[in-house]
Amino acid sequence: MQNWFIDRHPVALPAWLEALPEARVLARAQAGTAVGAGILWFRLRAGEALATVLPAAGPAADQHFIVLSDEPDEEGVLQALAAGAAGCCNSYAAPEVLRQVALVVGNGGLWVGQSLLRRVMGSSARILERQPPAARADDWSALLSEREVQVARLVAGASSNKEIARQLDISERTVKAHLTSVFEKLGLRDRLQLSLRINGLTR
Amino acid sequence: MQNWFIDRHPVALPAWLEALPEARVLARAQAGTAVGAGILWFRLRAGEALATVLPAAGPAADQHFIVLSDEPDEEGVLQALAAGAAGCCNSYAAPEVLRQVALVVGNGGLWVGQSLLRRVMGSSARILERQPPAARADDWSALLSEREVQVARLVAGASSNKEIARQLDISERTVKAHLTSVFEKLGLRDRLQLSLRINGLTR
DNA sequence: GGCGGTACTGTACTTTGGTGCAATGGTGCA
DNA sequence: TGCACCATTGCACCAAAGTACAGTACCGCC
Repeated sequence: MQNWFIDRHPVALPAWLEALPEARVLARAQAGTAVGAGILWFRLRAGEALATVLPAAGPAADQHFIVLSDEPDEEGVLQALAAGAAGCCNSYAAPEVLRQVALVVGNGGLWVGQSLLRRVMGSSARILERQPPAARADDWSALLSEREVQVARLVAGASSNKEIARQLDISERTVKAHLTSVFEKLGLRDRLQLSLRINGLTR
Repeated sequence: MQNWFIDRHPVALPAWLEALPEARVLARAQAGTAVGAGILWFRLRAGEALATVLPAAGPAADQHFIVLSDEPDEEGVLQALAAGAAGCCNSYAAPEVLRQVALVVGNGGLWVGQSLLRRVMGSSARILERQPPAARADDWSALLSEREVQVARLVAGASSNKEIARQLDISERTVKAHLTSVFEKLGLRDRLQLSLRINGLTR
């Protein structure tokens, strides 16, 4: 996994290269064109706005963003994550920490650091409370048996009957039986309608 | 890193053990005493309160918590993280996903899954709404011809090939031809995966 | 003029999805 | 002890989805 450090000038802090010697270092001006797949570490210096250091396009499918903040705070972390970053950590973090961040993010995880986590979650929870209760419309699952719900969920994720049978360790015929029952109970025609219903795209 | 699956009864879903054959499986009653260092996967069944499955004490220094939720939703994820969990993923996730989650969490990261992340962030910050819709939402259509896009959109709405043929006034065979081309261009297997992609539920 | 992409269609075929009928066994309830 | 519901499975069957191979036709481009 290639790492790219992107700062105002193409200069890396010593700890960065100690952590990831193979990384390349770019100036922001080059970042639009010269960067390929991998992990992109954007340094956010004190007082800078996030929008000025992140590219407008957002990450490509084969890229992850990490924000290296000189002054990390909870609001900045939320903004970074909202802008598509997979993590946010201190610019002056130790090399071992940076390596760990790279490992986690490279595998699709999030990294916000332990000390920031509590504060971030605290403010997220507060924001959530002000939002409408989200109306968990789970009336579909209420109509189904436990096993039917399991099968339905797997269908909603685009699994085939054969895959579902293997996952639940039952025969394909039984999967079909459950599905027939699900269709009948919910008044649906096939697995695609079921998927839309479960994923909340139809009433 | 030892993994422990903790459910109402000491029974694991097949995918769990396929992902982590070395894991041990415990009932909740045993979880207080029998669990050592490593990653603790707590299954949260539909309708259960988080507090009933997580131990009151919280994780020890050498432990990480993961919540395996039968019905993952944004509020539950936030609650789980606030309660000390390092991640929250679907109980029915594929083995490869579970392995990745274990890797990330074992290295101190967070895991909430990509689709959940979007929703959580959507609740946490409005910033997201200004950003992605054009970027990611339309990249699938960019790869397709005009006719293929028409067919794909109808498929995403759960129309059958016959219905699509009637709507577009072409033969069912032509619908299939377009779809075969769409699957090939987007690297998808069938119409259900296509529907999820178009409806923005998969990357 | 050839080449590649698109649109369209046919025949034939395999695979997957879904139903009907039948059966076994378990659970919970009146 | 029945009855209803659930989970499971087999066999047979039909329909829908999807693929392989082939063919016609239009368009823009070098």
